[in-house]
Amino acid sequence: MIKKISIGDIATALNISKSTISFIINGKAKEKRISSALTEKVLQYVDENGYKPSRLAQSLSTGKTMIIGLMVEKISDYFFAQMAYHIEEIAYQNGYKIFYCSTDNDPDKTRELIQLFRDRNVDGYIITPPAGMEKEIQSLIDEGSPVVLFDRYYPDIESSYVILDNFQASYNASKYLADNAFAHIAFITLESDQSQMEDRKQGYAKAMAEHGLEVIIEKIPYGNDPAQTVKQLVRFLRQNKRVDAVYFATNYLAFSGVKAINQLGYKIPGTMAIIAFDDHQVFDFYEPTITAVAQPISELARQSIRVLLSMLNKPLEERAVQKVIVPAHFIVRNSTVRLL
Amino acid sequence: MIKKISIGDIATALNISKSTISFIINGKAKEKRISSALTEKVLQYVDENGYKPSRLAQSLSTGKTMIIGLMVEKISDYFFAQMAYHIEEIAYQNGYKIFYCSTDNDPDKTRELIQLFRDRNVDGYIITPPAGMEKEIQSLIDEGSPVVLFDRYYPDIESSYVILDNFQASYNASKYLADNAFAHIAFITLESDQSQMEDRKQGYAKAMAEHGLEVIIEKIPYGNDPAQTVKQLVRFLRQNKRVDAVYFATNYLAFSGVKAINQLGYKIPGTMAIIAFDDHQVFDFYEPTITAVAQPISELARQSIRVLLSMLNKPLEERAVQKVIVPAHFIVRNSTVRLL
DNA sequence: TAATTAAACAAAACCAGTTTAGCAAAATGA
DNA sequence: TCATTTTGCTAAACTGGTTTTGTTTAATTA
Repeated sequence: MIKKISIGDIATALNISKSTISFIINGKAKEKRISSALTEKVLQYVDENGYKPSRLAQSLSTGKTMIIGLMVEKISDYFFAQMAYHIEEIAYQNGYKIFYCSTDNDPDKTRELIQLFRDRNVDGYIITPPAGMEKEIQSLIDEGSPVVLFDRYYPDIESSYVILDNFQASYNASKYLADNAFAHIAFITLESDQSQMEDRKQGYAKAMAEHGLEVIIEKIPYGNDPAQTVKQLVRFLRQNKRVDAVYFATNYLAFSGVKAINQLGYKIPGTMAIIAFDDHQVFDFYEPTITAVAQPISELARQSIRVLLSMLNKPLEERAVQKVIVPAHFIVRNSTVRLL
Repeated sequence: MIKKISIGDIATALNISKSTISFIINGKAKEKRISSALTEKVLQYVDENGYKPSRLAQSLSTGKTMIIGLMVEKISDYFFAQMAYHIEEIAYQNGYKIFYCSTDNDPDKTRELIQLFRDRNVDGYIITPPAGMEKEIQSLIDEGSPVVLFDRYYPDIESSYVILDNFQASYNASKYLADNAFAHIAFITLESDQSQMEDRKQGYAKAMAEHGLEVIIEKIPYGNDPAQTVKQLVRFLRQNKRVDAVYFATNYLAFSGVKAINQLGYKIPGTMAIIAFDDHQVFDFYEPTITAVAQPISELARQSIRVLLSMLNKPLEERAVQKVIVPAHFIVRNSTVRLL
């Protein structure tokens, strides 16, 4: 059980003051006119004894923890996990550590987590906010904490955010189906009032309107058990026999959808074309491969952390609200092939 | 920008000493003989002004951060993400926060991360260790830090750990294939000297030996690109035409394997039976559904955090090394059906 | 009634740093 | 040669808590 050595220990050992050591360690030796002889001596001692300043004490006195709080919807979700992964990497390069956690889209849990981050004195926040957190987010901003919303945003709050161009991406995907002569295109989405889900719906609706096609929307309760979802979709497809293409608003809805379609004995492609919003590894190896709207994850991550870092590096007054909208990729695979 | 109120501010406001306030807040009012009148007054003030002690200051003076460092191989991996999720939940219930990160199985990165956790003064560690970290882990233990290894362990180190019974689970899966009259059972694994991979190989080998079957092992380089893996497996299966069952040592190897098998035009089941070690959501919805060895994730998580908490709650001398081995579940699905 | 004990709180040390203000000695300038 | 500036460093205050030790007053006890 080796006790860690403190700045005070060094001061005693070398018979100099703590402040001198602090200056030297923080590279302010010249600025503070410490002789190079003493500077050398201290640095050597530090090196030999493996001294590392206590981050706790540093944080307490500087008020900075060099920690960024990252709140995603669900860290076990591929999309969010990848986001976290990329954000973390860039954060590290800038000396920041990431504290991350899942909101599960639960307002109460989110409130607790925000409080927790606040308690832990994180320097900044990147948040995928559940619906209805406007007040909490606003109060974070009011406190002077740098906040970047991500994946979704609140139209009524003047905050920085980084989101996908959900509307355009969804419009493109829907239009693709319509252009390929699918005539009854259903949109399967969640019962959710999150901004990104609303945008996806609007994109779909616009494409349908432009092509004079019927709007067919089925909503799945949020947080539904996959088996339940399959049942609901089987029922839906039975009652809507004319549907020849299904566009799913999330990738896991597509998973359940594929299962439902298989259960009904429909063929993809052939009887039914499908598109999923938000690409997934599996879409590329499943038979048939599944056409998807892909979110450029690393780009979204890069933008999010870039915006946050730019806020962290500026004093409160100079911080500008930054709103970033990133375009999606549309990946055409076999599930939307028109069989003649 | 509301400035946070400190214990000193309260002391000044109520004209009493900091220590009195500290005692009251920490529920030691009676023990420290603070009058109930004053106790009331302080608690009310605290409540009205929303005072929360600074965790930083608390940590600095108590030496405890109430943070657990959780290092997994890859947080975007379903298995680890779920583990993290469950561990986090129980940790929270016990007042602990989780700091988590991915090692990517990279020894250098892991070293850095351990250093980082150390710097951040985490109270305890749950680690999925890459091969060759014995020295670092040992030095953590020597420092008196509670450490629980998880998913794999070092035979040469006296540390607590929680692992799956890889040997038995792998033996059972292999035996299942042999019992069902598959005659040429290949084992696809990673070039890795991690304990869990070795155990899986041994389990397979034992079952083959007992049934007098040939041991056919193909090793994929660790961290291989999926496309590369598919190529290698196609080559392997071409050269081993008699193989009628493939047992994959990880779920992502199975993904590539399925793709390779499809490319060769083999049918699952029929031409080829497959089993994957480590279940995956997709195995249940893929056609055919895929037989798998399932790790009881929540049980593994529960055990890991339980062991760590029991160490955290005991003084150094009373801490016992705990070694937990959890049995796996074998989930039979369609990929191992014998077609007559 | 004096000595002892208990009650109720305060003071101060401590955790491990950062930062501001300041001081003595040496160097420079008039 | 004396005032001024520069050099090189230190002391002390501060961050916001916890914990040990001290002190005063009131209540018991002998």
